[in-house]
Amino acid sequence: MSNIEKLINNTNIKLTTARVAILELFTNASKPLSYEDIKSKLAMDKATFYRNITKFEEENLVTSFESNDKKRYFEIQKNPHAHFICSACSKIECLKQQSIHLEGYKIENIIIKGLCPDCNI
Amino acid sequence: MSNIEKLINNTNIKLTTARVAILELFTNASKPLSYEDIKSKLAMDKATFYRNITKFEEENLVTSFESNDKKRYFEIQKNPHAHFICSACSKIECLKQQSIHLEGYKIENIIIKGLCPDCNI
DNA sequence: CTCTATGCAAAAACTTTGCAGGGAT
DNA sequence: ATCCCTGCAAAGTTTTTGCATAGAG
Repeated sequence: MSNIEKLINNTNIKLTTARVAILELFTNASKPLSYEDIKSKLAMDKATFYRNITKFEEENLVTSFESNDKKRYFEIQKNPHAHFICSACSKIECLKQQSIHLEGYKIENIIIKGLCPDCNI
Repeated sequence: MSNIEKLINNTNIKLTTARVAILELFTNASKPLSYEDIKSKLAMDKATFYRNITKFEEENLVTSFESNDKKRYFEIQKNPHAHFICSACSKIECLKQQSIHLEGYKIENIIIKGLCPDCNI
């Protein structure tokens, strides 16, 4: 059984080919992916994609955030790190985890908006 | 001339009653507001609101971010600070500016997602 | 066999655009 | 007088839901 299959079997949701396919894409991606990124690579209905994403988030396998291009971006919940979104070019970069501690809170994701070096001129 | 009127006159956009009304609401608000928050208080068409928001962001009077309730939230660009969005209850809190420095970047906004103390049980 | 997942189509929610009329300088 | 702004209606985009069929355990 592959690592991804184990990941799913450790949850309360069923192991299906659609779910394995989504998690494989996320595992191999170097950055967060939107549904638009996914649909070119996976012949899967959007309803299936979004319903599975909801399940993944409930099971804490995946995190997401909204970018300023109005899309949600998803990624595997491992090696938590911060994200930079450029408000000029909408590029998304992964940053090393910024050490933020908030007493009593559980931090799942950090999104920093601003101008990337290319646009900050 | 009020402070808000001066603010607008320092930009390249015209001083209109709609624009003053929006900025007054943001000035008096203790937290970021969505269009839904605005429309109950302002008899203004959504097209006007969104077109003005676009201008405000171009003029750096206003910043925005997307929450996990699928709405954009807006606020006056002053006293920059971070925001916490609870992924369980969607509550938005303003936090004191977290000291993040990224060489070469311009940081405009920081959004931290996770569980607030009420939901982190 | 039973319960959950999937695909299709339609709906929902938020935001943007076209166009004609109104307001600011 | 000119150019920008506004409201209304319609369209656009992303995400969600209903329902019948297919698939997993």
